[in-house]
Amino acid sequence: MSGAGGGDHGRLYGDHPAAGFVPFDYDDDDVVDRFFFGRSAACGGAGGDDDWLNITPYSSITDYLQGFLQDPVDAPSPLGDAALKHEMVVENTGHDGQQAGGAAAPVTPNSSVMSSSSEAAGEDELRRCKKGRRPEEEEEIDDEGSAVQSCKTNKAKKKGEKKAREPRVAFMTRSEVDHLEDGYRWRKYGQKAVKNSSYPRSYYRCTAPRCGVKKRVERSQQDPSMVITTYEGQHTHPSPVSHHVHRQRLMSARAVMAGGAGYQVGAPPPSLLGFYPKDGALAAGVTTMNQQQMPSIHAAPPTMPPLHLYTPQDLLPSAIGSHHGY
DNA sequence: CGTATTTGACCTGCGC
DNA sequence: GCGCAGGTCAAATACG
Repeated sequence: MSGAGGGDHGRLYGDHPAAGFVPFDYDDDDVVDRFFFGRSAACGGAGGDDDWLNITPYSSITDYLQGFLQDPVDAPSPLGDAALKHEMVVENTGHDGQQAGGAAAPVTPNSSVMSSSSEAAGEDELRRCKKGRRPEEEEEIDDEGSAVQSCKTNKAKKKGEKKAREPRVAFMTRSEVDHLEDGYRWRKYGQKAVKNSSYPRSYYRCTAPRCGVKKRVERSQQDPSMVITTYEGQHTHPSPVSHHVHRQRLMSARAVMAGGAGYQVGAPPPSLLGFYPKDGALAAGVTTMNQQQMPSIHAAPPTMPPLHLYTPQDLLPSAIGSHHGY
C-alpha cells in the first residue's frame, strides 16, 4: 500500500487546497467506507454552490457509533422524524472513476460524507498472527471458543482471498488536539510518520475487551488544523460515556437540526458533539462551524453520479449486517 | 503497581 | 526479488 497512490482506492474528497478541489489520497489501500466531514471555514473554498453533502447529526462519529448503533431505541427515527432524517452520502470507492464527489463536487460546511465499500470483518483474527516476533505456529482459542487459525493458515488463506477488513469511517474535524474525546477509551499502540506529510499518524485501539475497533488519527497536510480520524470496525459494547450525556447530545443535535440546515451560532455543532471533553465543555481548540460561510445544502449535485444515501437506519447493525455480511 | 504511551523492530502488501 | 510505506507488536518508559 503505497501512500501516494498506487492502487489505492480509499480516496476521499475532504481536504483540498484553496486553489481548488483536489481529492486527496486519504487512505492508501484502505477503503474508507464512510467519510464524515465537518468542514470549517478554512476548508470552505469558494465554490460552495454545488454542495451535495447532507447535514446530519451523525456527522459526529460518536453519534454514529453511539446514537443508533448502541442505542437504537433512543435514536431518532429517520423515517418518522423528518427533522431528523439525515442522510449520509456514500462515496463509491470503486474504481469506476466516478467516485462520489468527483473533482467537481466540493464539499460543504457542516456536511458529512460517507464513502462506502464493502469489506467483511475478520482482521482482528488476523491481527493476532500478524505479530512479527511470534512467527511460530500458534493456535489460539479466542473468546468465542473458536480456534484462531495459525499464521500459516491465514497466510494461505489470504492468498486465495483478499484480506478482509472492517468497514471504515473517516471523520474530519478542526481541532488543536490530536486525540479527540469521542466517548470511548482508546489505547495508543503505534505511531508512524506518514509519507508526504509532516505529521505522524497515531494508531489507537479500543480498550474494551473483545472490541476490536481501531482508529487512526492524523492531521491534514493541507490544513494542519484539521484532524482526520478514521475508525475501523464497530464497537461491541456501550460507550463509557454515560447514557445521560449521550441523550443530551442527541437532544442538542435534534434542536439544531430542527432549527434549520445550519448550525446556530454559539451552539455546538453536531459534528463535534462526540468530541466534548467529559466535563461537557467544548474541547479547547475545537472550533465551531462558520455559519457565514455555510452555503445552502443540496441533496446532491446534478452532475453527480448516483449516490447511495444512507439513513441512520441503514447503519443499524442489522442493516449493516445485510450490507457487509455481519 | 497498574495503566498508558513511546518507539524501534518487524511483518505485510504492493509497485517496479 | 527488492524496496517502500503502512500497520502492528511489545519492551521500555512514563505517569498517576
